[in-house]
Amino acid sequence: MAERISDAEHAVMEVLWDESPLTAQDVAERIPDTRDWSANTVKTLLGRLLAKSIIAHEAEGRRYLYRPLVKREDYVAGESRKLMDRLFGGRLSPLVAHLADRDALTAQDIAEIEALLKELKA
Amino acid sequence: MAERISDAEHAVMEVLWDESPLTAQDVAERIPDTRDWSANTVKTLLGRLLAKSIIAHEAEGRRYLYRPLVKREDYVAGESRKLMDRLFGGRLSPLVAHLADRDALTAQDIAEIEALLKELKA
DNA sequence: CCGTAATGACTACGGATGTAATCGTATCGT
DNA sequence: ACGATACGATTACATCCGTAGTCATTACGG
Repeated sequence: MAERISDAEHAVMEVLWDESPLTAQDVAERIPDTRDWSANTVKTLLGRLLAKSIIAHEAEGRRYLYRPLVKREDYVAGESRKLMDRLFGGRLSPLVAHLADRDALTAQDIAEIEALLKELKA
Repeated sequence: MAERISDAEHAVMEVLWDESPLTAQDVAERIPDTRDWSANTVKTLLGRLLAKSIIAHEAEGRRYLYRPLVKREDYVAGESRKLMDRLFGGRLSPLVAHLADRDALTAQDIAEIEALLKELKA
C-alpha cells in the first residue's frame, strides 16, 4: 500500500485529485503545459500508478476511467511528515521558523496561522 | 550548482553537517546503524557528492578529508520550499494547518510559533 | 467491408539511485 | 624487503524514473 509516488506520477495524481474519473486522454489534456508530455507518457504513468494500486480503473466501453484510490489528504500528510521528520527532527516549529525567516509569509498568512493556533489552544 | 541530493546522499550530508572535515571512514562510522551500509557504499556516495560539487575534499596524507560546500540551511530551505510549492500552492498556512491538524502540537510548539509570528509582525 | 484512428499493452532506453565488489597502489608492521 | 592492509578509483548491476515508440485490437467513417 505505501507505494511511492514519483514526481511525474504526482503530476498525474494532481489531475485526478482535481477531477475524476477521467479517461487517459482527459488526463493528458489536463496535465499542465509546462510538462510537455506525449499522450503515451501519460498512459505509461497511469499504468505505473495502477500497478502500484494508487489509482484504479473501470472499463467504460473500450477504454478506461481512472480514479484515485489514495486521498490527496493522505498523500500530502505523508509527504509533509516525511519532510518534517527528515529535516526538522519531527518538530513543526523549526519548519515554520525556517520558512518564516525566508520571508515566505504574508500578513494574511500570519493572521491565519495565529487564528489556527488560537483554535488549537481552546 | 543546483545539483540534486538523493536520499542516500542526504544521509552522508547529515553526518558532514554535524561534523567536518571527516575522513571517509569517519563518515561511514557515523552513518546511523539503521542504514546498514558497507564502507564502500559510503565512499561511492562521497564520490558522487564530490562530482556534484556538494562537498569538497582536501588531501590529508594519503587520504582525504571531506567537508560540505552546501550549507544545511540552504538545503533545508530549498526542500521546504519545494514541498510547500508542490503541495500547498506555495503558502505556508495550509501546511501548518495540515500538520497541526494531524498531530498534536505541544503547548510549547504553539508558544514558539506564536512568539515567532509576533516577532515577524513587529 | 475496409482503411484509419483511437486505445490499451508491451517494449525501449538513457540516466539516476542504492548498494556494493574489485583493482591498483601506497603504507605499515615485522 | 614482503606480505597484509588501508584507501581511493573504477566498475558493476539491479531497479526506478522520465520519456516515449511500437503493436495488437477495436470502433468508426465512408
